[in-house]
This record gives sequence, structure tokens and C-alpha cells, in this order.
Amino acid sequence: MPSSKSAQSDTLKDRVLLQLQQLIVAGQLVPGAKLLETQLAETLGVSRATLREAMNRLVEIGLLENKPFRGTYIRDLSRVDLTEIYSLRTCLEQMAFKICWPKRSRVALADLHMRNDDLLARISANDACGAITSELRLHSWCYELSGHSLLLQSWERLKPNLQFYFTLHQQAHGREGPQRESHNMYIELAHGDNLEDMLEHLEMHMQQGLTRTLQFVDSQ
Amino acid sequence: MPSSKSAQSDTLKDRVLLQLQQLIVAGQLVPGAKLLETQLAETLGVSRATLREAMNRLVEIGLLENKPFRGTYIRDLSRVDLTEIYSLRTCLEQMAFKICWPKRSRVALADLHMRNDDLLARISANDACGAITSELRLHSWCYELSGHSLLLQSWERLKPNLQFYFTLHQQAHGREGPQRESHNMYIELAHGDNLEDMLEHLEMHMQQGLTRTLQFVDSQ
DNA sequence: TGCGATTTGTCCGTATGTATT
DNA sequence: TAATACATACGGACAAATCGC
Repeated sequence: MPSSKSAQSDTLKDRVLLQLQQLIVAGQLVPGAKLLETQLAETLGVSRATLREAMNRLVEIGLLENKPFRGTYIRDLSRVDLTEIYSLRTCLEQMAFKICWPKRSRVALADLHMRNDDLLARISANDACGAITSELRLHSWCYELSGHSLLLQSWERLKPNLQFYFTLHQQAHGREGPQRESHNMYIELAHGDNLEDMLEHLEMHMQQGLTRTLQFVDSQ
Repeated sequence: MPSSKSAQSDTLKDRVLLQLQQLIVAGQLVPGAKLLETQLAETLGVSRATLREAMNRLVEIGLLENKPFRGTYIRDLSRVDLTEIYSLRTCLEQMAFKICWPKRSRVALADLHMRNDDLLARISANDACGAITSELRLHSWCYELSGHSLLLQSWERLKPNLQFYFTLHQQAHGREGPQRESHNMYIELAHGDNLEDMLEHLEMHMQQGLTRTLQFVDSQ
């Protein structure tokens, strides 16, 4: 049963947090736009205090930016910000692979395949937005398998930023989202027994992703 | 002008955050202890809403743990938690050194020396608590020099956890805090031109720190 | 430059829901 | 089961800061 939809969010502020996060990563709100607390609270049907607690967590993730007494804005990432995100992501994912490497079981690898199949299916269906989600789920595999909760948590903090900007660029440039073949080597190496090759490929894989993303930023 | 003391904390909730954080890392509050909002808010002289916003941030850092509808507690780190913190810290600090390596100027290295001298001075003065702070400031050097704001931010999130547990163990076991010689090799390698040696030493340095910390946890 | 309008930061009183006894 | 204590959540209020004219 796929009730794996993380059964936390018992509290209202957590549900509002997810709502807001989805609003942002779905691209409903433009970078730089100001969030009016009173108005937004009424829209979401919650009190200002509850909304503020949710917003504060999004500020820490990096989706929002707060300027004291001035307001909270949708964060507008610069090229430097994106470069930093990608470099940290590379470092974290390499660490995840080092840890999960001896833990790769038959079931785990089947799981990896499922995530890739899911990604391919969404690409075929021209579901660009869904493909972005699937690609991130594919990359979550090594973090989850590592069993390193702090590492996973770091990735979970990074992930919304990536999703946000993938979506933005996909919307702005009408590009097709992830490529079909982009993860073939990734999957293949994840099955093999050469960790060094995997780590090296990761570096290149990330560098390619960053370069492609930066191109769209530049052509903007 | 050393007004670099990051002029944030304009708002009350930020000041409360720092207050609370210092209360915790100073060991005034025992792990597992429950924080009563009403009482704590009155003690600190702020409203519950403001206190909650500060507490939420400490939950994200990892110093506090929130159980919905049950309360917020001083986090009690397990051996696994400590191991995770150390392994992630190793990874981040290695990344910081890779980035800052070509940026080491004469001034930067002088700064590193100052931080080490400060650490030695506090050790000599038998100021165990201050020595802990100094040791963490010493390790902050590579993150700051790297200029990688996201990396620095990750370190800043990890740091309070280390400070908290160093303080706890120092209090519980009356140990003398950091050793005089423990960073000699660290400093020396940071001056040299062999990055690989530096990275390798880091791994060992961290492993030693973790082992020593875990010994105290076990002997508890 | 200044003044009014708007918004944030902060506080308080209260009601509801959950956990614990 | 009932009662209590507390966290969660709401709505209104106010001052201080900012923004717009």
C-alpha cells in the first residue's frame, strides 16, 4: 500500500507548510514576489500565527527569504546560489553512495529500477512536472538506502530548491524536463561493483545538470 | 572593523533564539527535559508565539525535539546520532578544505593561527567551556574561507549540536576539554601544499574525536 | 522632505484538542 | 471513565517599522 506519503503532518502548521511548499515549487508564485501574511492566511484559512510558523520553516529551507519588518519573499536564486546547491548536492550524494554501497540488496536495486521506470513513464506521458518529481525520487534512493537520517534530512532540505527551479525553467522555456537517457549510466553504475566509477560519474552527471540549468538562466 | 558579528537579531525572536540556544549548549537544561511554553515564555519575558517561533528553529537545528500535542524536549542524542553528526561533519569539512585550498592567503593563515592561539590560551586558563567554543571557531575557519554560503550554513546547523554534547560530557565527566596538541597536525597540514594529506588527516582527526566522545557516552 | 496608509513583529485572551493521570 | 494539564490554534489588538504619495 503506497501510504508512504509520510504520515507526519498531524498538526495544522505542517499541513500548511506542505501546502505552501507545493504552491511554491509548482511555480504559482514568482521569485521575488512578496507574501502578504494577512491575505495569505485568509486564503489558506488559517491564523497569522500558524502561517508564520510554516513560513519560517520555508525560510530555513531556502524557498523563502525574510527581511525583518519588510516582509517575506519568494527567494530568487542567483547563479552563485545554484552553483552552491549543485556542489553541495554532489558532495552529499557521493557520501550517500559510499554508505549505501554495501547495502544494495536485490530488493533495493529493484526499487531503484521502479523509480527509473516511473521517471521514464512520466517522460513518455509528456508530464514534465511529474518527471521532475520522479527524477528527484530517483535520486532519493541512495539517501534512503544509506540509512543515514541526518544525510537524508540534508537532502530533503536541498530537494525543494531543485524542484522549484526545475519547474520554473521548465515553465519559462517550455523545455521537456528530464531526458530519457540521462540516467542510464547512473542506473547501470549503481548496479555494478565499481564505486569509484559511480562517484566519478556522479560528479559529471551533476556538472551536466548544472550547466544545462545555468544555460537557461543566462538565456533568460 | 570587526563588526562582522553578523548584525542580524534585529527581531526579538532572534534574540530569544540565541538566548535559548546558549541556555541549552551551556548545559543548563538536561537532555530529555520538557520545555513548558507558558512557564518558559514568562521566564524569558516574551509571548508564547514568539517563544514558539524560536523553539521551532531549534527543533530544525536538532537541539530540540517536538512531539505533536505532547511537548518539546531537549534532544537526547544516541550513539547513532553522534556517529551521523561526525560522519557528515567529516564530509562537509573535507569539502570546505577542497574549496578553500587555493584561497589560503597570508592573512587567512594568520587568522587560522589566531584561532589556534585563542584555543591554546583557553586551555591554559582551564576554561573548558571557552575552549570548546574556540575549537569550533577554529574549525569554522575553512568554511568561512571557502566562501560557500550554503556549506557554511550547513556547518552552522551542525555546530550547536557538537557544542552541546562537548559541554555535556565535559560537565558530566569533568574532563579537561580539548587537548593542547590535538590540532598541531591540523594547523601544519593546513599550511602545506598537500591537500590529500589534509583530507586524510581530517578523517582521522574526526574519527578520534568521535571515538573519544563515544567512550564517554558508554562509560555513562 | 514629510505624512498617512500598510504591514510586520509582538502580545494577550480564549477556545479546542490531545495526552496523561 | 472523568478530570487535569498542556499544546495547538484562533482572533483581535497595538506599536514600530516600512512604504507610497
